[in-house]
Amino acid sequence: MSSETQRLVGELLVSSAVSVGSSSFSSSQGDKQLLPAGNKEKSVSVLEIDSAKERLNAELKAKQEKMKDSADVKAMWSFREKLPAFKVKAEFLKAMANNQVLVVSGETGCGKTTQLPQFILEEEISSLRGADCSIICTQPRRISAISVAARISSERGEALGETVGYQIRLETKSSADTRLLFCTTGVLLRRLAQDPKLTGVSHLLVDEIHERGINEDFLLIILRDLIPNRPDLRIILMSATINADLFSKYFGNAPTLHIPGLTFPVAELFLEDVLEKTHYNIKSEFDNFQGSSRRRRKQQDSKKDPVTELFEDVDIDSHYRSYSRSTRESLEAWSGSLIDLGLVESTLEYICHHEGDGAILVFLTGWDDISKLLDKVKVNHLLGDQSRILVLPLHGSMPTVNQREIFDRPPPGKRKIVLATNIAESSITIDDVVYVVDCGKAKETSYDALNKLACLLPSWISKASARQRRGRAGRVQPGVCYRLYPRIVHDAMLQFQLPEILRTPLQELCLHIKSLQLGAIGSFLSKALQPPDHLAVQNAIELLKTIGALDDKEDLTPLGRHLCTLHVDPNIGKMLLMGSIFQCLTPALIIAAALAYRDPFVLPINRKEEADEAKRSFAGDSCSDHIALLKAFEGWKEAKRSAKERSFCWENYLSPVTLQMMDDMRMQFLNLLSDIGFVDKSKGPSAYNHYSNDLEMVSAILCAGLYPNVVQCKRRGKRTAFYTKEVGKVDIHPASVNAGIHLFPLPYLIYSEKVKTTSIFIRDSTNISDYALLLFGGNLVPSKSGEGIEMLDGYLHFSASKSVLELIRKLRGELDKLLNRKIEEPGLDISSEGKGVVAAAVELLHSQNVHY
DNA sequence: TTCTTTCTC
Repeated sequence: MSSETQRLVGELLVSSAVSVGSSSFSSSQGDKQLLPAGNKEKSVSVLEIDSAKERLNAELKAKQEKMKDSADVKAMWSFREKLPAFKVKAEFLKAMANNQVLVVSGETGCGKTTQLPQFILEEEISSLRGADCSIICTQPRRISAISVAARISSERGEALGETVGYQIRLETKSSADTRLLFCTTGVLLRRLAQDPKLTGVSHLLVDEIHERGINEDFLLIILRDLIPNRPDLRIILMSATINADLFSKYFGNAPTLHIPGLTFPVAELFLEDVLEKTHYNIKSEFDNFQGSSRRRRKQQDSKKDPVTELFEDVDIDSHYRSYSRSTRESLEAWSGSLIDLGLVESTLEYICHHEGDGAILVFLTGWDDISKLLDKVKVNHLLGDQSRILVLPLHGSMPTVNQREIFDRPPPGKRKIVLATNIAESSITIDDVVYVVDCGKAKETSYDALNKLACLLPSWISKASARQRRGRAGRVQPGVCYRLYPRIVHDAMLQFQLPEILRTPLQELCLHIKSLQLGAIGSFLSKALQPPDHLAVQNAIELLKTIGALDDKEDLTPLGRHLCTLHVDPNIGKMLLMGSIFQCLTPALIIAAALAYRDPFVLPINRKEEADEAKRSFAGDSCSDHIALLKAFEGWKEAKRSAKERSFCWENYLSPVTLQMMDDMRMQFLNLLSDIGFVDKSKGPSAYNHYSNDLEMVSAILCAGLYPNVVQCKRRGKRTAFYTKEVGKVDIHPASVNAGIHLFPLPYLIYSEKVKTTSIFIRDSTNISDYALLLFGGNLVPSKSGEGIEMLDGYLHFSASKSVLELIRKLRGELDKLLNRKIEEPGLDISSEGKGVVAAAVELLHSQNVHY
């Protein structure tokens, strides 16, 4: 750090330290939030406010002092005192008083999340600043916001929602008394739209920033720009130790405070050690080389990763000289490209027979590994008496994900073995784990900006993740971590995972930047910790232009402004608007909720076919995953009315938790549409659902929302092949109701998600006609080659007689005119003037098409 | 022939 910077930072911090705590300097806006708005007008009332505030300050302090004497709080206190965070309390408060930005690093178990916000709260209240104190602490996940708030409330001997509360989407527990609020980062980002300067907030803590989630990275850019305008705001960034420096540098070398961790030691074994213990014999993937003394054959795969490649160059015999011959042979045969489930099983067998009691947590990559290992364990009986083990799968989409069994301690003499994805890395914590088996890989999204393609491929985890996985074994007693990859491979792993902002499509983020008026998208994003690729940003901007949210100058259009208030993916937002305008409101709300949240269909391990069949039966002959979602939801609502919710979900492989969230989100969307004038709730649902049972019209609304995600279905004899503009040939995902359909009644599919895994898959789709595209898709462009109409930069071509084309163009023109008027002036009632045009469109949609 | 994980006034 240059001394000049240091001096400037120091000056900034000193000057800002003055304003905190001195009530005459605290912003008048801060008072607004805590006192009735009427009080601020007259100058006389300033005195009243001051005295009222003084009373409140004293009251809060008295209450806090009183609570400290209660037996419960005292018991909590003795626990709190033992946390490492407690030892740095004075140092922390001092650093915070002297610096506007502070980075706190600490390992799991140090108590930073529960103690630091609490220290601030206690300090502010006991210094008679409780009235003006408003602390916000962001969490990346909903569950942690709730559980941390609950924990602190009980440490203070209060009910949740009094001084300490939380706010997550559609769920708030707070009151006028709340001085410390835990919220998800997403909630804070939305709040910034109303309140760009975080008025009235005295302290902001941003937790888990080392995870490098897109929301946290986004928030950090905003905060760095906000600091000069809010000198009285204190910002505390909380990170794991491993990359705290990065954040300190980003904030002009902000001081860093380190808190040591408090977890039990976890011994670490790498593949070479595991092989010595288990004597497992790794067989080469290339059978013809088995037993041969020849050097391992290098993988032919062009996509081989640098980590695996590195190990191929290691001279096994010399590097592992001290290891047994069988271990060296196994290492010789080892290839990092596939997970060896035999090795996993053998490791589990070793733990069961040679290690003490305690649950085992196995990190695998996904559904397939988990399912196969589960089968293997059941068939092979290597782990001893089946009655003495309890093997549980843990995957975000498996129906077991919410089962208590995973958290409960098993009965004595029974060993719990959890086979998990990286959901168990930070989202789900199983306390009694003593042994971790780490395969070293995880499925990870990446974004291929050249092909505008999201990818989901297994790859080596980072050292940071490896450390996090290991830590899962040391929560209740010392543990052991079995790494199923060599130490050399571990040493070659990346320090951290690539930040999410570099791995995801950016349209939602770009819209959010425009919505918060943070300047030009490109220049704003260039200020990020790690700015995303220019092409990725351009793709997002292009998409926003294509759907009509941004104009040529990258300014928000009227449509774009509406999409900002809906805070969903812009395509889904457009679906909502179109559904409300074209009388398909209820289906649009439900389908949008499912797409914005998650698929309510679960993925059971043993009843996959039954689950697929249930989904197919909801779809009927619609050729639409979206209709299946809609019907499943409607069925659930119906079952709920007759109190048969549980059996309905069970029989149809649906997640009640997800359906409930969809129901809540549906209501939120309705309220937002009402806020921006697209729906008048007093008119009742029937005023917006005239075409809700019309499959063609609902499909057309899906098309309007999901465009330009179009697939062309091309007949190839008795089968159909599928193509998209960006990547050419694609496949229908096998879980889609459209998988296995050889001939579709209509020539196009519209989809919301395209992902490259083992192939490029369309995950969800709806079969639509060319009329749907012509009336509700992209702009119509006359073909250069004379007759016909083009769309998607000429990728789609529509031909028909001149008179038909003219009719379509005219109708489309009328529809667009209607739509634009409505979007410019949402309160406008277009039902009578639009009746004729819409009826004509519906008629055309019903006539199907003749060209396919 | 397949299903990492988060999140929104």
